[in-house]
Parts: sequence; structure tokens; C-alpha cells
Amino acid sequence: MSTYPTYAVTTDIILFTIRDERLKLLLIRRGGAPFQGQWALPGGFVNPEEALEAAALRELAEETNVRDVYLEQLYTFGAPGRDPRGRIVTVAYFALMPSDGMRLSAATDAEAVGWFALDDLPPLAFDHAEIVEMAHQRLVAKLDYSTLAFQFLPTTFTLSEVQQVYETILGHDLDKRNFRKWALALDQLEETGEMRSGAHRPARLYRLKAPDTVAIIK
Amino acid sequence: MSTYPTYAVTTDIILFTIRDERLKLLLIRRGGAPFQGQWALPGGFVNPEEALEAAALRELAEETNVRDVYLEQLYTFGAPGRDPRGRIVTVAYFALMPSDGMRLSAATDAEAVGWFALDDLPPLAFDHAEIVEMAHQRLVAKLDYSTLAFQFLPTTFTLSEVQQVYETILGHDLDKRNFRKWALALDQLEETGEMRSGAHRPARLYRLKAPDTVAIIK
DNA sequence: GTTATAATTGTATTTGATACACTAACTGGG
DNA sequence: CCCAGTTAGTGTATCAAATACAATTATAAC
Repeated sequence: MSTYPTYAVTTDIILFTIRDERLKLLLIRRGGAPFQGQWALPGGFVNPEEALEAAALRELAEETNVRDVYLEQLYTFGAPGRDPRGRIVTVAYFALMPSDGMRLSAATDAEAVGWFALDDLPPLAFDHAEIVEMAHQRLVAKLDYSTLAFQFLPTTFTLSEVQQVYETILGHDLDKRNFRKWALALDQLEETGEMRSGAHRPARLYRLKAPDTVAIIK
Repeated sequence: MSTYPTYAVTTDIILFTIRDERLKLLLIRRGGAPFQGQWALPGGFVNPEEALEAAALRELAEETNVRDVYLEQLYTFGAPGRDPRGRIVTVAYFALMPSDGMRLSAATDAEAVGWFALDDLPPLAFDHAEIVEMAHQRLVAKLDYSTLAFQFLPTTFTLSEVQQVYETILGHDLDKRNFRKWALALDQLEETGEMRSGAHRPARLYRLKAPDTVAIIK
């Protein structure tokens, strides 16, 4: 137990949102070597006194100016050779945020930041394509048995907006009456009493009973 | 990107099995500091050219002489201060094995190896109690939507044995007819044609159609 | 052969998932 | 002010899956 090897540890963040009725992913263009100029997941090295999750949030804020996201650990990637700089162990975090209220800004390591549709990604640095694939699978799987999808919505929302989120992620349409029946039967929503007025018939606004919690609904 | 901190990386393994109709967990008694003499999860440092999963399997074999288990990554624990020796990042793996055919032997770091009922654990070293708790939650959750539980069984088994596994993990009895109907409707089992003879009426033996695969059954 | 024990089997009921079409409320343009 | 366009909102009938529930069969031990 006297001596043991050490490795660099990073966090990478797969941040999803929904824009223009498409599922999108946040990428940064790498400013330095390796893979200079290529698109990659935001992330970076963990500081000595910093929790892993805190490192993920800090990197996301530094590189993209995004804060207040839903975050959960996805998987840890540590195969030898996955980074040309040497043995690097990466703890990947999976994040979701609503479409509104984000302010992006390139900073620090990143020359540029951008949202990409998941079915139209550029070539990615490192093994990031694999990481994104796993995150996508997790997202789709969790739609089924959790209230994860509500993390794509602002604090108040209409049922049609919820349905839109599900349809976008699943990639197909859902029956309106059945969807609403299901959503209300979850016992996770309450009416705000307010209405959203647009160009047409106003819609009731709802909110989550427990806004910051993702419930397992089985 | 010129310099960055490095940390020790370990894997810990939470190995479950079922013995004496109870869910049990494999622990080792620590031979060295810190927490000398306390019970802990098997695990250890990752070698420079070794994949994380390979490290978990190697540690398990070295410390307990257990091989050929079902293994999946559980979670990565990296809080500063979780190990008194310094910053150590641990990738925890969740493992299952059938009750038969195990040969335990203490070796290397471990003074002793033992199986403990999950509801009767000794005090554990480090943050291992937290890790075990998470592994247990994952196990129970996956019973519901996967064929994970079959990894507790040998290659051929009776339906009553399957039911026993479910009842043990869930902690309550299940209706025999409904359970069998459900199990066969999974379309994951096939009859071997053989029977298991015991003290009473012989039972049909079944096997998994895909023995080394855990299917998602939703 | 009698007893004890585990294996095996079916039906009726309840619950949840699905398929499906019309009316209501608003905005904007004429 | 009324008409056209568009989105919000609602109920029922059918099908599938989950549940509740008890008697018979095959073997070993005595």
C-alpha cells in the first residue's frame, strides 16, 4: 500500500436541451491540442479539493456560462489510450436544461460553443461520440420510468409543451387525449391557476409539485 | 493544459449472491491501514495499462478467488476526504454470482473474506456503507425491468428457484401461478428437457436462451 | 400404501393502455 | 363584427396485462 499509480481525472458534461423542436447537445470547439479545432464535450480537470459533481458544474459554467442545470452522473470512462495525453479517467455527467434562459459564451479553453441536433453531430474529439451515444440511451430510457423530461421545461408550462418534449425525444407523435390523461395521472403536476395566452385559445399552466426532483414513476 | 493534478484511482466491487435464502454481500477484512481489521469491499488500485473493468475483475480474483461474475459499473465516488490517505477516486462495480461453485480464499491485502447478509452488515471502512446502499437500490430497481436476477442462478434452474431469488431480494412472497406465467411470458427461458429430482416431485429444468445477457424487459 | 412435500395447472376480475373525433376559445384579417 | 385559422380541451369503448385464488400430481420416506 506504500505506492500506487495516479491519473488525471476529468469530468465531461453532456448537456441536452430542446430547441426548434429538436433535441440538441452543447459542444465546444477545442482551442488547444489535442484535437485542436474539433468539437468536443465541455469538461476539464478536477481540482484537488473539489467534488466530482462540483467540477462538472464549474467547467460547464466556465466554458459555456450555463448554470442551474439538472445533473446526474452517467458513467466513467477510463480505457488506456482514450486520450493521447496519457491515462485520463473521465467521469461523465448527463445534464438537462430548459430551452429558455440560457446565455452562452465561449471562454477559457473553448474557442466557440454551439448547440447541435443530436442526429446531425459533427465529428467529435476523443471517445466523445461513444459518451454521447450512452447519454442519449439513458435519456430515452429514463423518459419511460421517471419525470426527467420535465427538466427540459421552465417552471410553468402547458400540457402541450410537455407533450412536445416527449414527442421530440421519442421521435414520433403521441395521442393528445391519452398523453394528457397519463400526464395528469402521474400525480406530479398541479395547476398554477394562470393561463398562457398566445395567438389562439389560452392554455392552462401547470407546474411540478416538486420542481427540482426527478421522480421514478415506473 | 500544461499541467494538471493526478489522483489515485481504485475499483471497488459489490458482489452479491444468495445463500441460505438471504441476499448476501462479499466483504474482506482489511489487513493494512487505514481501517485495519475492519470489513470493507474488495477492490484496489488500477494498474497503468489496465481497463477499469479489468481492474475490478483482477482485484476480485486476487482477494477472493472469485471469477466469472456478472459485472456492471455502478457509480464513481470521488469526494475529497473519503479516504484518509489522500484524494482517491473509486469506480464502484456491481457484481452478481450464483450461490454454487464459488471458492473463496483470503489473499494479498485481505486477512479474511466473508459473506454477510445485507440486513446484518458489520461496520464498514471508508464510505463503503453508502456504496453498498446504492448497489442495493440498483439491484432492487433492476429486478423490475431486466433479467438481472437470473445471474444469481446456475446455468440450469427450476422455476421455483427463480421465484425464490425474486422473493429473497424483494423481501416478500409472490403468487406461484402468476410468477410462473410471468416468467414464461418473458420469452427468455427454454426447457432443457431434464428434470431436477429431489425429495419430492421432480421439477422441470430451464435455462436462459441468452445465458450471459441481461435483457431489458420493461 | 400412507404421509408429507413440492410441482404443476386455469379462470375470472381488475386495472392500465390504446384507439379514436368533436367542441371551445382565442387572434387576426377582412 | 364576423369569419377563418389554429390550438386547447374533453370521454368512451376496446384490448392487454396484472392480480386473486385452490385443486391435483409426482415423488421420497416411512
